[in-house]
Parts: sequence; structure tokens; C-alpha cells
Amino acid sequence: MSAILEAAACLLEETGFHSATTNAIARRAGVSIGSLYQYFTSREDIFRALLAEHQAAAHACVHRVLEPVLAGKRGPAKALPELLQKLVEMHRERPRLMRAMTTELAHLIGDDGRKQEAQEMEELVTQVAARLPGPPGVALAKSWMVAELTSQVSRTLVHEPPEYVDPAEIQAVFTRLVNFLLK
Amino acid sequence: MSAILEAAACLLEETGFHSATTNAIARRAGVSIGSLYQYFTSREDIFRALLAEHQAAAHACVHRVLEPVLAGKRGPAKALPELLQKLVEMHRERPRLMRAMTTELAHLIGDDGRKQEAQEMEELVTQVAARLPGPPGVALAKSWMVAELTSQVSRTLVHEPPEYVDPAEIQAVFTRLVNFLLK
Amino acid sequence: MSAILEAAACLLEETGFHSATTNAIARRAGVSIGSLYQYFTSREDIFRALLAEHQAAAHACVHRVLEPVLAGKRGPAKALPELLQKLVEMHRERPRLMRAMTTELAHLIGDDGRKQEAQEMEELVTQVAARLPGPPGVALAKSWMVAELTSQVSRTLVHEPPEYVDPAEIQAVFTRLVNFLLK
Amino acid sequence: MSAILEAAACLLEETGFHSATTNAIARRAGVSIGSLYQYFTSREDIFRALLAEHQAAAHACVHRVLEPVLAGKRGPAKALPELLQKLVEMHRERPRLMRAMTTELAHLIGDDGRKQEAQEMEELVTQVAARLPGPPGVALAKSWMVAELTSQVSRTLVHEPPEYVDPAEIQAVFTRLVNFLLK
DNA sequence: TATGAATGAGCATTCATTCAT
DNA sequence: TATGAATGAATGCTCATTCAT
Repeated sequence: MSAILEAAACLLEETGFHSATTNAIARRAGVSIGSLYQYFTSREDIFRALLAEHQAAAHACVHRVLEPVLAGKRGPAKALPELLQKLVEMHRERPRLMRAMTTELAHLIGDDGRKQEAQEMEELVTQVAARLPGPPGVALAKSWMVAELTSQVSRTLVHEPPEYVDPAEIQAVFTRLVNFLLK
Repeated sequence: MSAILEAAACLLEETGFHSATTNAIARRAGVSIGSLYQYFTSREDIFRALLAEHQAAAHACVHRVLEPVLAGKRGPAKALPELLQKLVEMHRERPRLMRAMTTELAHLIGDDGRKQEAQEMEELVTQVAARLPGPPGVALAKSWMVAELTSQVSRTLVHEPPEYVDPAEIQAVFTRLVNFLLK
Repeated sequence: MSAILEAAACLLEETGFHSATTNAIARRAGVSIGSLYQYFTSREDIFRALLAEHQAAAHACVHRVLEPVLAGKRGPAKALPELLQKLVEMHRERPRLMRAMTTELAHLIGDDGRKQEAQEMEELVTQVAARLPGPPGVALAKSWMVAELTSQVSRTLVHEPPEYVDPAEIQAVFTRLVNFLLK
Repeated sequence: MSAILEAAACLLEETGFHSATTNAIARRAGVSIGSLYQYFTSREDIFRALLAEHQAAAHACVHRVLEPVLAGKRGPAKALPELLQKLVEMHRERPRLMRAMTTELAHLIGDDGRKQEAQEMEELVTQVAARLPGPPGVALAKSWMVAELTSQVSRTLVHEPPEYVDPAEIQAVFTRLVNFLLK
């Protein structure tokens, strides 16, 4: 099963979603298509599983960094630059695969998937907001904005790095921004 | 030709990329497939044209708002909240189509397309940065960050609006952020 | 009209029957497809005309050499080596075109075309046989055999020249053969 | 696989290359198009296989008759009339199919195929020539000429039989010719 | 007479999926 | 449980031909 997912991931990286046919995946995984269909109900199912795997990894990454914050043991303004760093590292592990997931597999995320992801984000955003001073509505907006910023910047930094901007300066500006919003 | 593009757009909105077959597009556009292939060299070509049309519209929108800024007649910190507003409006015009473009059509944007888009953004970011006080490297990073934030927030606000956050507060926070960075 | 035929011939030479589409022929000939269909009723019609043109040329070639023979002014055994030579020269003028005609256009020669060609050959074979000594049945068979041999050898000599055989020897053997049969 | 080839052969015989579509072949063979493409990579591939099958049969026929000649157990002048006879019989088995192969399928024989066929012929011609008296160059030319004559006459005798010539006389003339050249 | 945009029947081919072994 | 040959619906695309201008 994980062999199948890995095969799908490799083909995705190497030649794209289009040419990652079920037969190709099975061959690459060293199993028969019959077996492939014993573990996955359809081609989409395979890629959705891949997506879920990635999402889980991302969540683990986020939670690992944010746990001390949620536990009140660390200020969010301190943690977020580190989170950005960790997310960048995560994307950099298999950049082509990561990119393929957000471009070629984006259409597989149904409304359910989107809703679930939104809910998980809501939880985090809300909890961080709760630790912020000021009116709750404002804190929520700030927390949400930081979340958006972090995910967007981490992705862009890996997949469309702006060559004309110094990454260190981006980090610095990000840190100042986070301090401005979350203090 | 525009009838074909419109047909493709409608099908994309209604039933997705997958079912927007060339025959379906032609039928919807009221032309024969033969004619369709007189104007477009392939199915992909149609959708790439659609993408280009959208990109052009987005650029027009951005330039309209930013022109006074680039001309030195208006401060960027003032203009950006308005830009956010305009972008949101643009996305809201045909939200399903807009969404489909970034999910189902994302894989059609080749490296060339990405490069071109990056270049156009670089130009804008650089010009705005030039009007900012402080060291150029920092100004560049700030300008870039605002650009990322604006595009991300405008998209999310339309396609995954966080129900638990007050949009007005988001706008307010965005404005404060922009003031913080671009002043 | 001849411009169209020439265009068809060129495309046949250069890229084969398959890619010699009516539109390509018209473009190459510098006329519109509409005009093309004013002169020819169908694509096949064009190529059949080309074939007929070639056939006419071949017949002219044969008759030019054989006329003195039919007029009793020359012995067939003398004339045939010359005919072989002339046919080879004809094939060599545009070898690729000639070859394409016998491979790619062969299927366009319907039963009618075949019948007509056979008739024209019959006439010639019969007339030559009439000038031959011996029983008529035998003379006919000899004459026919020489005709077959000449057409086959002239074609092969140009299109599949056997590198391991000396062309001069082939000519010599051909001459001896003709002398053996037609004297 | 052979069912597919047989189906292709039948359709070729009955309605020609043009109407022998892949779907028609599959239907006639009693398999799905999917299966057809499991055994052959393309439509052309099917017909090329058919051609190869025929070529193999022809070679078997030739070798069967010529083997004693090559082994020195029989004179070539004796064997060739028999070879002509066998080739005629071969063509007569499925004349329409045979004819279709040389007209409708001729364009599928690429330069490689032609080269290979030429080589196989060279081998035979050379070996027969080696058994002939006289200078090698002349023997080669004689041997080649007989080969050309045999293939041409056998084909024509079946597909364009000259009604005005007595087949028996043709055979007789052929025999005398062969005796003249190969003795 | 010339034009060329429009037509659409028709074809080769793909690939997710099934099911008998 | 594993296999992989067989399936066939579905699709992108071509190109000879027409006809209004």
C-alpha cells in the first residue's frame, strides 16, 4: 500500500499526474493492477490518499512547533518564524512532488477536504487568537492573517523564490510583521 | 473565438475541466469541432487562452489601482486596501470559474507562464519598493511581502472565507499591516 | 491545374501521400481549396490525374522508341536495349516521385485503369509479335515476356539497384536475352 | 493475435485497406479494441505484421524449391520453372489479398524492410550465381535477371493474366529463357 | 470564377476498471 | 489474496468537402 503511494509520488514527480496511470503506478510499485485495486478503489483514491498523507505531515509539522504556544509555554510571535522555517524545510524535501500536489492534484480536493482543512485551521487560529491581547474579533483577524501569510510565504519561498529579493530580508520582515501582529 | 472561450468557461464553472471536452465546448459555443480547431490548436490551447485572458484582466485591475502609486501621486499604503477590495470584487464576479482556474487549470501553466508572471510581479514589486523609505533590500522584502499577502488574502476571502472571522476586521488588520510595512 | 498537379507531385516526393492533404496541395499550388475543387472533383482525382500524366509520359517514351519497329524499319532486338535505357532515364528524372507513384498511389489504379493499361500493352505486344518469326502463339509469349522483363528491370534498376551486380553486365545480359527471344 | 491478423486480412480482401479500421478489425476478430492494442502497437503495426507473415511464406516457398539447387543436387535451370509454378500457386491461394498487399500495403514497407528483402534476395542470387559457369560478373547478372523475371512473371500471371497469350506458351518460353541463361 | 471559413463524419488510441483463474 | 488479460466507453483530433460571399 505504501509502495503504491510511493510509486504514485515518484511518477508524479517525474512525469506528472497525466502520465501516472494506474498501470504505470502498479508496475512501478511492483504489484499487479489487480492488487492495486485491492487497496484503492480508484485512481483518484490513490492520489487523494497521497494528498492526505501530505496534509497529515504538514499538520504534524505545524503542531510540533505550535504545541508550546497552545500550552502557553511560548509566545506565538517567537514560534512563527520557526514555523515558517520548518514549513520551508518540509517543502524543500521533495519540491517537485510538493508542487505537483498543489497544481496537478488541487482538483482532487473536494469540498469535504477543503472543509476539513478549514476546520483544522480554524481550531489553530482560534487557539492562538485566544492567547492574544486586545478585543477577540481583532485577535482572530490577526491570527488568521498570520496563518495565511505563513502558508503562502513558505510555499512561494520554495516554489517561486523571488531571485531579486534577499531571503534573509524576507525572514526579517516576516518576523517583524509577526511581532507587530501577535504582541 | 470568444464564443468558444466563453463556452469553455461556462463548462468549467458548471461541470469542471474533466467534462469540458472539445466536443462539448464546440456544441456549447454553437460551432463545429472543426471550427474550434481552426482557432485553437488543441484542447489545452483553449484553456491556456482562458488563463491568459484572466491573467490579463487581473493585471489590468492591479495596474489601474497602482498607476497613481507608481506615478508618485499616491502613497502605496493608501492604495493597497483598495487593491485588495478590487481583487476581491474581481474574484467574486465568477467565483466558481476563478476557483476552477486555480485548481483545475493550474497544471496548464508551464514554466514559461510562471516565469512571465513572476517577471511582471517583479516589476511591480520593484517599482513600489523604490518609493519606500529605508534600505533598498528591506524595502524590496516589504514590497514583496505585501504583494504576496494581497494576492493570497484576496483569493482566500472569496474562495475559503473564514466564517469565524469578521471580514471587516480582516480588512482593518490588512490596512494596519500595510501601513506598518509601507510607511 | 498543372500547378495543382505539380504541387501534389512535390508533396508526394517530399512527405508522402499521407501528408499531401487537399489543403496542403492548394496552399503549395498557391490557390484556394475552393479553386482546387473547381478543377478536380476529389483528392483521389488529383492523384489519379497525376498517375495518368505519368502513364502518358511512359507511353510516349515507349512509342517513340518502338515506332520504327512497328513500322518495320528496325528490328525489335535492336530497339529494346535502347527502350530499357530510355525507361531508366525516365525513372531517374524524379525517382522519389516515381517510387511514390508505384507504392503510395498503387491503390488508386482501379480495375478500369488496369484494364486500359493492359489493353495498351496488348496492342504493343501483339504488334511486335507480328514481326517475329515462328508460330504466332510462341511469338506472342516471347513478346509479352520481353515487355514484362523490360518494365520490371527498368524500375528495379532505378529504385532498388542491386549494388552487388554490375549495371553494365545487366544491360549486356538483357541485350543477349532480347536477341535470344526476338530473333 | 493470429485471429486479429486473419481479420485484417479478410477485411483487406473484401473491402480494402481504407475500410479496415482498427475497430472493424477488432470486431471481425471477435476481440475488443483494447485487446487489439495489447498485441499491436498501432494500426500500421497490424498490417506490417501481415506483410511480414506473407514475406516469410514467400521465402519458405522459394527456399523449399531452391534448397536442392544450393546444395548442388539439382541444376538451377531445372528448378526455376518449378519455382515459378509454386509462386503462382502461392499467389492464387488468396489472390485479392495478395494483390492488396502489393498495392494497398506497399507504402508500409519502409526503407528497412526494403533493405532486408534486398539482402535476402542478394544471398540467393549470389549463391545461385556461384553454381553457374562463366565469369562471375556475368553469372551474377544472369542470376539476378532470372530472379527479377521469376517474381515479376509469377505476380503478373495471377493478377493481370494476359488473356491474349497462352499460359502454357509463357511457361515454355520461361523455361527456354532459364535454360539459355542458367546453363 | 475564386475564396476560405465552416462543417462533421469518422478514426486511432487510451486507460480505468473488472473478473476468471 | 494476487494476477493480468480483456474490456469498451470515451476522447481528441483530422481532413475532404461545401457553399455563401
